[in-house]
Amino acid sequence: MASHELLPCDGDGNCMRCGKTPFEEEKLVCMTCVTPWHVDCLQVRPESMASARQWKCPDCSDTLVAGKSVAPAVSGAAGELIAAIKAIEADVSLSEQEKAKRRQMLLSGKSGSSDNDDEKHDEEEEKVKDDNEILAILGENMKCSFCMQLPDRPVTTPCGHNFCLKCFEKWAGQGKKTCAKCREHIPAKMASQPRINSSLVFAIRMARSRKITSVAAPRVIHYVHNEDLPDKAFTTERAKKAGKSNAKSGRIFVTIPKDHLGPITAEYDPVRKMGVLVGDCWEDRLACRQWGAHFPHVSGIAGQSNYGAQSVVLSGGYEDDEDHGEWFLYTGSGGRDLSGNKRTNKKQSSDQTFTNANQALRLSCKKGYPVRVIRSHKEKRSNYAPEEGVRYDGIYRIEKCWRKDGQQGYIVCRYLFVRCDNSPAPWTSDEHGDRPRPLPDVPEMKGAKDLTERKESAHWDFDVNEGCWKWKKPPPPSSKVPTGNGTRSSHFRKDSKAKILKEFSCLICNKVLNLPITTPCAHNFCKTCLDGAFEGQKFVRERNTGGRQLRTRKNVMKCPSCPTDISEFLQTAQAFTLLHEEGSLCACCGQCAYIWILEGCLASIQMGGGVIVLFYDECDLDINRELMGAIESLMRKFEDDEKTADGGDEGSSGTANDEESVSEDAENSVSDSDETENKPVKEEADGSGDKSQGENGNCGEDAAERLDDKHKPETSSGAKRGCKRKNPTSCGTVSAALKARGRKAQRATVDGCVFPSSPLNVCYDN
DNA sequence: GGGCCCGCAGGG
DNA sequence: CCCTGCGGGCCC
Repeated sequence: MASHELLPCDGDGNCMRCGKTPFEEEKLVCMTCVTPWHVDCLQVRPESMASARQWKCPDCSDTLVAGKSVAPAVSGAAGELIAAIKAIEADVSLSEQEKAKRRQMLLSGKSGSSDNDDEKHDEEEEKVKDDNEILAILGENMKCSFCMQLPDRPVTTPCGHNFCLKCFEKWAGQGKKTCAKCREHIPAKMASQPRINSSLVFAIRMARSRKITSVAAPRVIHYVHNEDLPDKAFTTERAKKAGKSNAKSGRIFVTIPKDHLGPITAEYDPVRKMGVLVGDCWEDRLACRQWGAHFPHVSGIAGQSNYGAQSVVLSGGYEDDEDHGEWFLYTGSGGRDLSGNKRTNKKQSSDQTFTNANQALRLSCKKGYPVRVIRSHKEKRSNYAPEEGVRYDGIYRIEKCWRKDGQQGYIVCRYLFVRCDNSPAPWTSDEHGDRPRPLPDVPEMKGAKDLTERKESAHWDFDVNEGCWKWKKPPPPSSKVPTGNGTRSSHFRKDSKAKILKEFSCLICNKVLNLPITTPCAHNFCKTCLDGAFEGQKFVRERNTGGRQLRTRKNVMKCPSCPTDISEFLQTAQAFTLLHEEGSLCACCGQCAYIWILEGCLASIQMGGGVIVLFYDECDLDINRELMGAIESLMRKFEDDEKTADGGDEGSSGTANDEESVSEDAENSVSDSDETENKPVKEEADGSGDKSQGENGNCGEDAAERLDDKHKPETSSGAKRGCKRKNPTSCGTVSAALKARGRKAQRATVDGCVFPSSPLNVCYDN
């Protein structure tokens, strides 16, 4: 950790450790690699002018003895390093193991002092041996071109070459803009903000675990896709704008109480039965919220001033933040002007105090509570942030907190977070979790105001006997009810239910919309009601007068709620209301080998006709899926609320009235679904998702995918209309969707993450 | 990419 | 009920 802090000046002459631009006389140039270093930031400074001239930087001073006699092939530090490595390779007096060890020491910046420590020596040797074997497994291209070892915190250039983060930073820090291996140009973004290549981390970790114990399951980074799950964020009636900017969060999948401290273990996860794992990724904050990792949608700190803090998000909201992976400095909230209906504001306008969320963090510091940490792609200055979305990085503890003058001139609260999780961090190729580590040297802590540190022993601490982090003292009792799995954070009350149901009622039958259709004049009807209203009517009127055929005349068909002529709309819609009693052909395009029953099939089954509507999943144009999704969500909410109120009894069957017929049937369908659990996923993984053999496929994730088409411009209605009407036999969306399925199937296999099918995803065999 | 907007969610 | 908030979508 200490070596991590020793950094030279970058290409612009700024010290990479303190960020300042030292004057020339404050710089020291390494005689070996010619890298400038900021004298003030060195741990050991030369004692005389003479020694300053002979000075070697921390990276060159340890083990470069062998390299001195070799002429560097490449200029700069990397050149020197490569030369040094070549020298090691050429040294016939060294065994392969010793060579590997020297190479590693060369780059890791570790001092030779560990040579005295036999145990460490052996460990080191063992690791090098392991790594060499892993390199043999993974191939030579995997290794860092600087240190010739498996990259530590690997970063990958666009040209596909891998380096240790530190090696790369050093190279880029000297203004090098080409790949050290192939001289390909390195984009400025990569040079200034290299990000850890998590796939490579995974590959190395997997190879390691496979090598060390062939049975050990590799740690998998799980990407959690909420579109595969039953409920997601949705736009409320109140919100003017669609999309997630003003959306209501979807269902909470875990059962932790809102103030739950520490990891979310499998017992709280009825959906995946895995809990939230280090490396779990989500598309955005709302999805992250659904898994309980961090509940607040906007706020960066989750916590209560008299209880402690549950979680924080690093997303670049405060420029004082400083991320070193295993530890980071976090800034408190507040001190900003949020007038004018703002939710955030980059400009500080007053001092922060230890109140509210900041006090919650301070309390967690004092007690040694575990804090869940989320990193967001929006944190652009951190090497450890994910490229996209948000990621759960595990448990940290706040070791110290204080206040200091922030970069904007106002006082900010500061927190030193240090990682203490039993799983390895997403950026390290280590297989084991954290061990207690010495606190990093944080210069700003000296002379800081209101310095707070833990006086008592920590609640969350390392158990030496068990070799893991755990609650050494019981966590504080929760004051909240468990979330998820029924109970909701929603403020829905019984009295608002009737109002909401009315909003979603069919203007013909006055019941809750079933397969809702929205007319061009914006009136909502059940599909069946609308069909019924115009049953037997023709779209055109034949006119025959005494043998002479006149031009047919269009029939005017008024909307049941207003005078608008909706005949054209109906004509289009009717083309899609063909019912197939059974079979494997799409009712729309007639030839798609792949057929899934759309969400509405749940409702159509209870329509009682024994008829199932079959549509290729892109062809069900006329159903207002947005509306249907919202209704589904609401219904589930009501059901769950009622279940909770009734003590989990299936009370709705006894109390059902006309208004709730849809929800009741939906619930029945839910229980049906359990029987088909996992079947879709299995089939996909088998590769039976090939269009040639698809019969009435089990749709797995696809129903949810259909619900989500709002966010998928490529499945625009234009494309779907093309499929339906103009060119039904060469349904372009088929191949696209099949491709999508293929991708999904692959992804499901690769990630090894299998979700049980959700109510909406259920498919019924005919 | 920056600024603005604004529903949601949670704390107090 | 009011205040706060390390979002996300959209417009410029």
